[in-house]
Amino acid sequence: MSETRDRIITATNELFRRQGFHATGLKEISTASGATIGSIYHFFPGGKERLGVAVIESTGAAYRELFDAILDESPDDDPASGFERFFAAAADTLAESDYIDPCPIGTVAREIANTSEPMRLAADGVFASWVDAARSRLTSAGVGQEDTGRLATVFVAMVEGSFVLSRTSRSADALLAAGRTVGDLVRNAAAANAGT
Amino acid sequence: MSETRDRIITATNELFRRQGFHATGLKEISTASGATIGSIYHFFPGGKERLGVAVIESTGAAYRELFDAILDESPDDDPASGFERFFAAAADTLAESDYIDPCPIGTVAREIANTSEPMRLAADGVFASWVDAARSRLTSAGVGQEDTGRLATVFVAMVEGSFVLSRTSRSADALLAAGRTVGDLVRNAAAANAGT
DNA sequence: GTCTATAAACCGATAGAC
DNA sequence: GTCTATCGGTTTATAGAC
Repeated sequence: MSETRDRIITATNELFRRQGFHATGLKEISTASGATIGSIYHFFPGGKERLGVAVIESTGAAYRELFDAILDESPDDDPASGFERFFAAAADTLAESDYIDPCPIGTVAREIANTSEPMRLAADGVFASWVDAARSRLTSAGVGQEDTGRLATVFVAMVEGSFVLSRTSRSADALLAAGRTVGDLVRNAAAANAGT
Repeated sequence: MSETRDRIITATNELFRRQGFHATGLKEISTASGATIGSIYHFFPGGKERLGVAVIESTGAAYRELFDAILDESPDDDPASGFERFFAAAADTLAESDYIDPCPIGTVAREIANTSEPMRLAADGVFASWVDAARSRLTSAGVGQEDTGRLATVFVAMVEGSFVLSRTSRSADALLAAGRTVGDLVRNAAAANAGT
């Protein structure tokens, strides 16, 4: 689409990752993206809130693709290791980026869940799509239908939760602990179902 | 201690829960607490950052006490159910409060992890103390020493992660899924160790 | 589509009277 | 310990030229 629009979204994404929604000003976005305030309002007539929705949706889609890409690399007989590698990849990204949040959605969601219904709905849609992506992988992995919904939700909660801990402690420990636990959970659920 | 100081901390805590750190102005805190801006700076000479540290520490201690209180109600032969009830209690609080964040620390931590070292360290200390509290309960529950650290970290990550999901979706589902999973994890780890 | 100027409100912080 | 006035800078948003 528009190059300027893309630059605005990319710059805003990075600023949200580092400092969240309310600490990021339009002036700052203008400088970082090389687009003027006028251009921002041209592409996002609803202002900062509308821009926030666009950032949430774009980042949400990108992460869903990344998840699928990582899971695709797993051998068919061991999809649980794909879940584990997702956490390991996040841990690498985090350390390489000076512990900037790998993903702005959780931060922004907590900032605006009670104050902006459009952004809250956008974040809710993204989380639901991630749960969905995880659920189909769990089904392929042989996990019983009665467990896929819960485990998929737990997976997304673990991603968000261990991001907070690892970022705050500036250590990959929480992400790796979460990865190992989720891997075990998936393996055990698949084995339990196979044994039935 | 000082009544005014307490009122400032309580009011700030509630505002942070609803909208986070950067969206909350000192003027708003002044109005909500009934203390003037001058009084805020009298008690917190470091300004908003210092007040943020105090809120994080005070809330962190309160939640640790709540965790211990809930776990104390568990029968000795089933401490895993205490972990599960902690999530159920959080789910009740969330629904009763119109899905305001039960705890401001995760939100604030993500907002300031890269921009305020004093607040980041305060949040890190709180998370570490929660992991510690969980670890001693896991040890009492008979979980092997090689698993207590990882499971305690996973517990705190699950609390933070399912808060985000439940708040964003305005539904208790994620918290309850997390609670059941953590309960199972604790039970299985204790059983595995007993069988060794 | 881009850019500048500007409005009106608010920000955190400080000084100093009481 | 409380309160008010104020500083300099920022905020989101808009109007209108180009």
